[in-house]
Amino acid sequence: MPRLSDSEWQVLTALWDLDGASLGEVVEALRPETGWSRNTVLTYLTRMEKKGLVAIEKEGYPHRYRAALDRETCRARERQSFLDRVYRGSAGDLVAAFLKESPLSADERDRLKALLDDMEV
Amino acid sequence: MPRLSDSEWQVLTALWDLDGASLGEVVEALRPETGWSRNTVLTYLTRMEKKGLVAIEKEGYPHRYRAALDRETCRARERQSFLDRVYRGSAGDLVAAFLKESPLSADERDRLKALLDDMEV
DNA sequence: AGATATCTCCTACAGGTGTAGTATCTTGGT
DNA sequence: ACCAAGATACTACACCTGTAGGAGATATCT
Repeated sequence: MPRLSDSEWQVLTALWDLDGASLGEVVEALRPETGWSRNTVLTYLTRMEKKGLVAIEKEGYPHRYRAALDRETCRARERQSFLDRVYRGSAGDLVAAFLKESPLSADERDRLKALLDDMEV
Repeated sequence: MPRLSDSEWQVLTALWDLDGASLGEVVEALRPETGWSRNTVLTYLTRMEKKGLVAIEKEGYPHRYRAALDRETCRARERQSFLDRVYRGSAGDLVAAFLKESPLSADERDRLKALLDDMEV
């Protein structure tokens, strides 16, 4: 499967936060970020269903829309693609770059250090 | 500017490794990965020039092709977009996810720990 | 039962992307 | 001076993406 576009991520993110929503609810959830018209949202949903990204429950009215893949699965795909494409597979370089430019709280730093220590073994 | 496509990354990566190459050299560099025809490569190069991604030096024959942006600039763009899109800006979560799934050498782990320690202050 | 608000379906259309083919130009070698 | 090999320019075309509009179906309220 090809990478997800920005728009597809926005749709999926809304669906993950909602789970099992009507069109109107999805439109509402997306409005602040995107301002998309109802029909635009519907177009995305139906196109994404064809791609296996969205599941539409067609019993009942209105239909219910949900993401067909969970967030972690999509994130994992995207991580892999990003790592290969941008860092040619070098996770160390990738992580170093994010660390250098991202201000982390002390808690987060401790969590990451703990992770690194666990890899020791 | 919109995100770079996979193909555009492949072209840029070849150009970064070559710097100032003829069409034939670019085609050769890309052949193992992509198998693209000469004309396909030329199409990418000229389209990418229009977008400001490739610089074509047209004095002399054959022309010389090079990336218009350096690798770190492109990586930074892509990191930002990835972080916002996939992790809604949470660098801590992002880094943790990469660490959990990537086997790192002891050297790399030390380097990252040193980075984290430097942030302490 | 009829109006109203939603919802769904079908259609559209411009611009981007993947992937070339053809025709022409330039140059290096004979 | 001419030809072959590589380079460049122009054109093509199908599919994807962003962004809807219009028409008809369905439920809700009175």
